[in-house]
Amino acid sequence: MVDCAPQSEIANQELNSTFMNQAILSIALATPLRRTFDYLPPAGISAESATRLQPGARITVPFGHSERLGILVEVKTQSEYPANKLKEAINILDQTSLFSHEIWQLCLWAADYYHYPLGEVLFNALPVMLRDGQAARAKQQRAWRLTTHGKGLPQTALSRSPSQQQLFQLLLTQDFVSREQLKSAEIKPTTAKNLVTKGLAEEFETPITGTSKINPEPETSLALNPQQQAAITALIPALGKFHTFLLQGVTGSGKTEVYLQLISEVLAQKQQALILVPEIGLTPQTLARFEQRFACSVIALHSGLPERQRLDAWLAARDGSAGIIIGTRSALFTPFKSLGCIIVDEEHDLSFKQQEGFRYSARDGAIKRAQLENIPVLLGSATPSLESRYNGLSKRYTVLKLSERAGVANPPGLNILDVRNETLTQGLSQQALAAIGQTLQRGEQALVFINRRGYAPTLMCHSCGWTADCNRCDARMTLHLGKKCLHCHHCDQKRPLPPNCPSCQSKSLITLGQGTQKLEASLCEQFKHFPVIRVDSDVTQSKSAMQELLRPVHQGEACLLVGTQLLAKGHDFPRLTLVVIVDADSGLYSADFRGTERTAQLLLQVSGRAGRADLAGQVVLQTHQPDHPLLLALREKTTEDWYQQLLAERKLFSLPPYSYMALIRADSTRPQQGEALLARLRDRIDHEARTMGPLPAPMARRGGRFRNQLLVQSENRSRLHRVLTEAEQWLEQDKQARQIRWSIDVDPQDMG
DNA sequence: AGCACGCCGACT
DNA sequence: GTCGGCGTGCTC
Repeated sequence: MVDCAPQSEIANQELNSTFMNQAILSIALATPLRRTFDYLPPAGISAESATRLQPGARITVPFGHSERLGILVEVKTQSEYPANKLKEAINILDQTSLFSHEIWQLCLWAADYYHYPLGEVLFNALPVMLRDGQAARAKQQRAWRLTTHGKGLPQTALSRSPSQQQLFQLLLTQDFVSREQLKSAEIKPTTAKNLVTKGLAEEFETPITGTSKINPEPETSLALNPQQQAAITALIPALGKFHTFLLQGVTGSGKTEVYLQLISEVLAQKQQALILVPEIGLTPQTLARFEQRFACSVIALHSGLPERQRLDAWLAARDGSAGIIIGTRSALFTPFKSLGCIIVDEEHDLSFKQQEGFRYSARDGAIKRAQLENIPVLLGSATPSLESRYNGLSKRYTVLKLSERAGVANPPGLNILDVRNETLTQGLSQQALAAIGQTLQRGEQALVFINRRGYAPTLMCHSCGWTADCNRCDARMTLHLGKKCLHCHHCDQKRPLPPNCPSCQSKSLITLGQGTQKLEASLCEQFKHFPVIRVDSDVTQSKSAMQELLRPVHQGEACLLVGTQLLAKGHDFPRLTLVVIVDADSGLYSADFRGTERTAQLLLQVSGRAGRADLAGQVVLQTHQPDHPLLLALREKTTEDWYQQLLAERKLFSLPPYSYMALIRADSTRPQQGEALLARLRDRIDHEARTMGPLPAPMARRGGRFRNQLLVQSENRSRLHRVLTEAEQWLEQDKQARQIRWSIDVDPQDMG
């Protein structure tokens, strides 16, 4: 090395000179192309000042035939791309990065781990308004202030125009007058304009100051039971360093109180808290509970929020004025001035995994973010995922258990009804109907849970056996009586109800099975004197509809709820004492290896709705499989053992969490195209990792497209990762693949 | 993904 | 004779 010193000096000088003369901007764009694009600095920006541009700033660039918004990833001195083909960037939108160091790292990790284009990931992390090129600042309002000339005027000036003088006086007492203030002082805008014309005042834009309501009288903490106290004792010392905790607490055991007291400590240390909740778990009650407790700004982030408010929340978290952010999946990417802890409530919930496009898990992302921020993360659930249980067993996570139900002495009693050979009335047995009747007579509430919306899942011809099938999916169309149509729940296609059989013209069309609508109709009939409230996504479409609908339930009057899993989460119904599960069978056998785990979670969550406060609850579960191991475990209260058994099975078959999986999906309008592509891909990679397929997806045709998938599996995560990188590169360059829609799903949760 | 270019059917 | 169908190819 010593001998070469002179040469390397020359090389260094050359490098330096190029460094001084050239700056290449490496820019990520929201495109499926998995690479960044190189640009020259915009005209008028020297190479030297370009080197001071911050990665994470937005820059507009010419791309193809149009202008696009990109994010600066790196300032380089050299480009792989031919220098004469490089274009100049257009406009630099941000002087500073829109990403904190930690979120930038989180995005890099996610793009890598989920094999998704970096540009798409970065744009995904931003509020839509910033993706659209708007300024990262609070909403501006028009206002007026005095010019120096105006300030020099004596107080008594303008006496000839009373209105102008009124405004002038006002401007002398405060820095500026906003349009709103002008209105409330009943001064006409023309008056302000006249002052401007006279050169006394000027118009300008100023941010609307945050008016987020802060609770002046926060409630005090509740007393903790010994288990809650033990959880808090473990959590508080962990603040300020990375660690994952799993809070496993049965419904009603007071998980929320643990969250609240942890957050209280975080706020006391002048830090902020992030709470992630499932998509439909964020109820106004949950939010209210946080607002009542803390004297800081609590901001909710959910899908129904206007974009302006999302940006405001983003800004408030970033500048530290928001103490607590409660949000769904995408809130993971909210920047914080000083984040103290992350809580993931109902961590097992499927909605934390995005099922489209950028298929990330917000729960796993939260753990990664906590590691990057060097703070603790708390996963909470009554029914933790097997992955989290496994991490608890292997001591990667610290498990905190809450097994006592606060207030209520007894958990709900479970009555497993063997309905084989029973006469069912619209799917309900005599015993179930009797239990509902008794509950209502006592002035209490009952919930009938059925996992099918609509009137009936099948329309059939009694004469020839024709069924109403969707012509774009491998599925039956569901009959909706209200809208008088057939509706496919998989591709959203709607068709009018045929007056007679399209095949044999017979008039005897009959319905098979039942959905929420049919059940609602039949229950209305049988329990005439009580309100029957149906809750499914058909009636919840309008935003506030759910709250409006549930009002009688919260008021505590005797009523009957009929609904889908929409009702399983988040709600607290104090006078609900009976839960009837119409059909537990469909979930007991499933093509997906996670089927029984999911069913167990659902059954436990739904059952958890029964009996809170001072009323004992009861669960009636109808089944044709009374001896199924899961149902036996639920009855014998040995679900923990059953989970252990499930884990043992996963180990035996080398399934997650004992191995790592990815699903490569391909769908096309022609039947064999996707399959052929995946077969070629398999032949390239199957010597490096175990593959299965290509197989048709559980619903092979959906929305007129043929869906195929290739399962890639390995006990070694980095090997799986390497194989996926190879697959990704191959798919990107392959000519056939460009005509086919393909995607990579790392850690798939739903094999459909 | 967009977006343009490019070569074959039913219309003013 | 055109308007427009979506196949193919490219984007620093």
